[in-house]
Amino acid sequence: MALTIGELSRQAQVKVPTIRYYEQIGLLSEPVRTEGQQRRYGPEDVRRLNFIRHARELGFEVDAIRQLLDLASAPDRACGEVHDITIAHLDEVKSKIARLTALRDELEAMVGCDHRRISECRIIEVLADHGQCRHAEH
Amino acid sequence: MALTIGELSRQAQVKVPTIRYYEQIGLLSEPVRTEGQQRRYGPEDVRRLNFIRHARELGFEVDAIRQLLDLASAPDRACGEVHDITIAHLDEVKSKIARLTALRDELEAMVGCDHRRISECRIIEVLADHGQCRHAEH
DNA sequence: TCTTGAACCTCTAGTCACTGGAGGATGTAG
DNA sequence: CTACATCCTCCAGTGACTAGAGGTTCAAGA
Ligand SMILES: [Zn+2]
Ligand SMILES: [Zn+2]
Ligand SMILES: [Zn+2]
Ligand SMILES: [Zn+2]
Repeated sequence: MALTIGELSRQAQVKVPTIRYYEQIGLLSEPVRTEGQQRRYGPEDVRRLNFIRHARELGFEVDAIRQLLDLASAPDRACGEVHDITIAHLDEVKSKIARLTALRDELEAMVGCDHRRISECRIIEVLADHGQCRHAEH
Repeated sequence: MALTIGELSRQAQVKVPTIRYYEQIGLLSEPVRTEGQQRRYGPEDVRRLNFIRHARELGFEVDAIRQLLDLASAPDRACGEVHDITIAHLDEVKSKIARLTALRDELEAMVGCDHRRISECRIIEVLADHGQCRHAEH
């Protein structure tokens, strides 16, 4: 019933070196080993790694995931802290979107240059002088 | 008239170790030195470093900046390559925005949980099971 | 039982763009 | 001439992996 690291890798869609890395940073606990020191995993490890992978896909940092995993193992507690972590992450995502949107507008204004020589190129001009930017800050 | 690295740092708004790092990776050329091996800079270095800082603020990677600087020093060439680099970067920015927007929607749906115990928390549930996500891919 | 070979092991280093610190030398103002 | 801010080099750390070298283990087929 025990899975090798390769089987765990396929089931949880996480690369083998990444699994070993997660163990090293304490996100996964040390699994049992065969006599020849090979790792063997059980169904609980599959669940935990799936959780980690999904949280990473949703952009949570490893540190936040560590906290979420700790909280998830205390089913009777209130979920306030889980929400705090998620809302903090959501705020981060929102401000990244805001910054990138401003950036996109700036870049779109720049590519409005109508293809002359570099000495007249609007892109080079703007890069050399932030005063020509729409937004005061980036 | 020559500037110390600290004065250059203040004028171009780039930290001292970062200037030395840019020199190390060949983004800035090696400046003249005093007898005691301290760096001294001129106005051209200020302009170049300002260009670099601004391009970094606009999200260009160091490699792209290297190419832009090379191109900027050939004023009579057509600016097509400058546009290619900028448009590639703009496309990157756009797809980052798209990914983050999808992420934001997903997270906002998750925080819709009305604060119960962790065993019933929607956030934990979704993290444990991607099948509960709005979008098939992240 | 033996052999093959895929998959496993550890350890190290590389990615990107910096940032910080230790420990010592230099330059300038009073 | 002395104080001391600033400079120098070198090394290590950040986040989250990823890749490679060089060697070992395991399971299946002959
Ligand atoms: Zn142009
Ligand atoms: Zn600008
Ligand atoms: Zn909840
Ligand atoms: Zn999902």
